Amino acid sequence: MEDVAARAGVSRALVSIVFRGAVGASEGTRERVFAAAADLGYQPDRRASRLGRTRTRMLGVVFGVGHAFHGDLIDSLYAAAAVSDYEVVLSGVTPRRSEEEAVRALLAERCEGIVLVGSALPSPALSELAGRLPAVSVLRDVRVEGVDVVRTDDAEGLRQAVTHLHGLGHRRIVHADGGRAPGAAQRRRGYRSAARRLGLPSMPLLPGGLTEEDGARAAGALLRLPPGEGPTAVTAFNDRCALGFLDAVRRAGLMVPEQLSVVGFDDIRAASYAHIALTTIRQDADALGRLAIERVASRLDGGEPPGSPVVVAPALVVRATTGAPR
Amino acid sequence: MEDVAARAGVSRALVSIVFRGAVGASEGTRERVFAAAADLGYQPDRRASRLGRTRTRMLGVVFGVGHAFHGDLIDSLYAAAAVSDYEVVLSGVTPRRSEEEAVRALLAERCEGIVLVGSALPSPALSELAGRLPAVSVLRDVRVEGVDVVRTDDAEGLRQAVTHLHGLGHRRIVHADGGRAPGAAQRRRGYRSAARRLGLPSMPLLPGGLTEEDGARAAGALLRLPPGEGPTAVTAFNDRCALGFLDAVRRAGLMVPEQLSVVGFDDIRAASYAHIALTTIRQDADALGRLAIERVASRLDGGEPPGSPVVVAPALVVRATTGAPR
DNA sequence: TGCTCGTACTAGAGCGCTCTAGTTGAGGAG
DNA sequence: CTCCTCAACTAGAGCGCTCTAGTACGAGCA
Repeated sequence: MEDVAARAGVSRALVSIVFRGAVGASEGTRERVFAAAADLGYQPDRRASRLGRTRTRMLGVVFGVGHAFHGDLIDSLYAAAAVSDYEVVLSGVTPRRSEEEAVRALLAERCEGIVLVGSALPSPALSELAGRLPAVSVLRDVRVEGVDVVRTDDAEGLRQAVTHLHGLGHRRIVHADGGRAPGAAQRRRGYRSAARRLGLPSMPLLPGGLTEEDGARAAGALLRLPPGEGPTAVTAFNDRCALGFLDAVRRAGLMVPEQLSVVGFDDIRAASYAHIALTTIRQDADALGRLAIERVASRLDGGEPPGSPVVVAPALVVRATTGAPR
Repeated sequence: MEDVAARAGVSRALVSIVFRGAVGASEGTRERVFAAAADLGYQPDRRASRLGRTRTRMLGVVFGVGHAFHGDLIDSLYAAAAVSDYEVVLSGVTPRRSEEEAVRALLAERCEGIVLVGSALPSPALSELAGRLPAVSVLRDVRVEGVDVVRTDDAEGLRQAVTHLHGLGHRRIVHADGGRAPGAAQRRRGYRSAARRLGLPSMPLLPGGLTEEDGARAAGALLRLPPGEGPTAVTAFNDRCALGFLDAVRRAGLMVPEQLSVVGFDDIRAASYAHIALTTIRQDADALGRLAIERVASRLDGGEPPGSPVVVAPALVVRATTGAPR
């Protein structure tokens, strides 16, 4: 920086002003500074700049690496943070790196706020975290003082799925459950409330889960049901579960959607592939990311207190895995 | 830090020594410092510590968020970096965030080395990057001066796949190609060399790609072949391609492996799911990550020059999608 | 007793920026 | 012509650490 200043014939402070894009430098000087920097291959050091500043303007994001939907969310978070002039720092959770560790790393970096994607952190840990900085949980609905929540209206999503199936003429609709996964309880609830409201017969849940394998297991349970007792339609906890389910029932000889209709949840990219064409409930990754950043930014910049959960509406996407019952 | 020092009755320098785990502090003092820090909720600021240090010991990792196999690699990179006492800084590539941008962010953080996972950077950019810091490309084989390469022996993987199928009695084996994806050219080459060596008839490539959708498209091409001209076995560019392919041919009524055998590449988690049970060529994510870190660490710590490509052996994993031809 | 040596500890100068509190000088008002 | 204003620029004190070059002191030795 010293060198750049010397070469441009100005003080170090001026170089700082120019690179921050702050007011107080003439157009000519700006150009000279940039030219000098280019000649010298100078690039400001972010670490030092953050140290000198009162605010770091860094937002930590904890996410599961390799999770397709988390990827969609990260894309949106990067974009939204740039708009509010914040910087995103990623900290991944992997089989060998716990969420606690991921959070600790972000704290040591002095992030100002933290976004937890699909967090599995226990309430006490969340509560302690929220006491240190603005925290927002995306996807998972937590009821912890100080923790903001941005999530999809999971219950409403399942209501849409059930209503769609009901509209096609289905009456025996079953839900492949997500167990303890984020959103699973709400989806279960949405399924039940819609079934009740529409006067559908109550059916036991199928044991499902987050992955394709869980979906295949749910299919196995369905196939073991006595003939005549089986459902004509299934709502799966999520798309991956639906995909595994579909694969398994088709291989068992069932025709979809002729003999069985299937609805997923998330609308991951694979759901829209032509050969899959899964009818599903779309989660708006873009809105979720944007709202998460807005929430933490407004607490940081506007001093707003944590608010009530922000709920994003899901949308039914009808493709080729649902149809009228035979 | 000042406060902690005061509370423990020592100087700031001592606190630094204790937290760095450096020599020069008595056991009693260590305890007092830690106790004081705990009372005050003090945690050292990484940014400042890195600034003060000559070395930042930070390694940047550029990866595609949401890519399952990249996730496996990240896990391994985190673990390996910890062993060499390096810190991993993630920078994700998403639809809206280019690889160039991801790299730029890492440079501004003053990373000492950079690991590019499945990079698509053009050679000039790679070359310039390598001029600034030790860089290693994982998965993609680049021939750029100064850029280290750690990759799987893709050609050997396909040779194993073809040999396996040949051993089962297949003669008409076709390859669903990966186009310009990292490793695709080598896999094509491995397929061809094995076919030639085993005296198999030459068959045109199927247009495949990285995703399930590409695999389904390849299946469409195969199904359009005149009866009798079709292959009895297919090697897919990767697992996702194989999965899409499988789904499509099965829905067209083909039995796998009775009428058609399929081999994937990568061994992503889904390949091992019971209902999928894909025979595939496993890439050793753990070894790839470890070797990538070793490479950059040895250049940084040992001053070693960039070396020749490190090639990791793949392994055939036989599951249920391959069998003797009808 | 005086000397060296090693351990435990401290002072203070950086690291590469930011930012406050200036200084300078040109232009406009009175 | 003086005074004020404002834009353009500078000096220098931080930010929270690390690290070098010390100091203090007790133990061991001749």
